[in-house]
Amino acid sequence: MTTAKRTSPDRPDRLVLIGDTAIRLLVERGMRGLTHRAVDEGAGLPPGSTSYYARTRAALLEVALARMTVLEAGEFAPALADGESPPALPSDSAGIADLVAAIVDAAIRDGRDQKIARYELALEATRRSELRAVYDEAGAMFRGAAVGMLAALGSSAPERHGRFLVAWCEGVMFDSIAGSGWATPPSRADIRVGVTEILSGMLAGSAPRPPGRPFGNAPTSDMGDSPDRS
Amino acid sequence: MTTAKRTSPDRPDRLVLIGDTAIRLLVERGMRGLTHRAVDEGAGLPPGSTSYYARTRAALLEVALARMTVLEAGEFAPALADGESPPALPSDSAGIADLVAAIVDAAIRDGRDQKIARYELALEATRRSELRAVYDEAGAMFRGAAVGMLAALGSSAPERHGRFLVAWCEGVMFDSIAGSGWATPPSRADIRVGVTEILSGMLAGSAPRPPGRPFGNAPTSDMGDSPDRS
DNA sequence: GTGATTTCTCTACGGCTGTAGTGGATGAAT
DNA sequence: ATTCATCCACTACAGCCGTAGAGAAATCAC
Repeated sequence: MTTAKRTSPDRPDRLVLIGDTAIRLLVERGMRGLTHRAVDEGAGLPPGSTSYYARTRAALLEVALARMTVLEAGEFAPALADGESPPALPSDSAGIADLVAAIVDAAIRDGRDQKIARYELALEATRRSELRAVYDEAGAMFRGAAVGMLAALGSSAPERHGRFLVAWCEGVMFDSIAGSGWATPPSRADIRVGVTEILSGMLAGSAPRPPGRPFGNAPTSDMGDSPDRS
Repeated sequence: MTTAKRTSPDRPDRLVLIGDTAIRLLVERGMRGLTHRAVDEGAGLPPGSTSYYARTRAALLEVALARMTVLEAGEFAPALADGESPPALPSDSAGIADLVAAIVDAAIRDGRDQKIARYELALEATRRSELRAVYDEAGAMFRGAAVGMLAALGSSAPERHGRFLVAWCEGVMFDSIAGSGWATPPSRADIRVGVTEILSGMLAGSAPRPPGRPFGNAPTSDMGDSPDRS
């Protein structure tokens, strides 16, 4: 409006602004509402800007997904350690339950918009292989952390257990955000109990706590046997 | 094309055809690909037909969702009983694990398209309250069955347990269909083990098998304490 | 200063979208 | 047989879409 200051002295990387606005539009209006012109308007940029920075629609989606990957990585860290070094994953059941409950609870309560945008892009990645690659990369990080924690707990099948624990979290989040459970999201305490129950079911029958073994991957190759779908 | 036969002697309810085509388009091209004209073309209907049966876009989405609810109800029954009366839910852990594994495995293997369309509509229901109502109704049925089974197993908190079991299933399905686990979906055997582990974790500490108690809801009111979000 | 080069703004265009209205064919009622 | 009501095929229209390109502005090299 008004004077349209040129040369933008404070320039927080136009692409970041475009990515943030694209994510917001994805949440508020869905895939049909994410258009070049809508991003221009929503971000207060001169008309045509988005069309310049992301010439095609596929490029625009990639900008949005890249931005979201950065955002998610940034909010994963603080939930993990309140001020310590990043790789401090807990290695006891109670600590893991606390961590997982904190992450899921935060996602349901404060991260609703982010999750909706993520689901929207996951669905789109079903049809666009360029997006699929970026999406899978982010997911692998998350799952890797879970597998590591399960292995530290002495799981007999950390790959499967880690994957299913993450799947449970995703299911709870989806149900509470976009599914039929949106009206009555579980409390953080409920989530914690749920995690504890899952872990106890997974670890029943294995050594409850292999004493002097802070970390490490079990050598058994569980899961990942079906290389591709028919 | 050709002669455009009028009066349609075989008329399998135009709305069914439109609904099926809408679902297919949702899967193949996403929300942006679902348009009145695309349905006409995809269903082989004369141009303008979809626009007549579903005057607005919202109406078109409702037709699609209604059709999908019917389809899901129809495929839920056969997985439940191969030829018996419908209300025969299993009431022992092994039977439940078999049933749940069968449903999830079928959804991942053969029901991929249906699930993608469902996710697409779930996201849209985030923004359209008319869809939300229909969507929630279908979800409540599913969850009710799970709660009933958990209660029959002697769960101390069937509401929470049923909900979390369904959430786990949804998570596994989403991950294997639209998430980062699409390339290596779990085998049916893996799923079965996962269900068994979850159930054992949930039932640990309660009477392992209350002998003569075929069914019934626990009187304790678990979950559902948070009436609405902020 | 002056010219070259990059960075961005603005506009144009063909195509597709949602939606409403018009008029013809169909079948029922009289 | 004629009239009427219903159902449906078709067309029109205004608006928005993705994308490309022309040209202004800013930056930089000298």
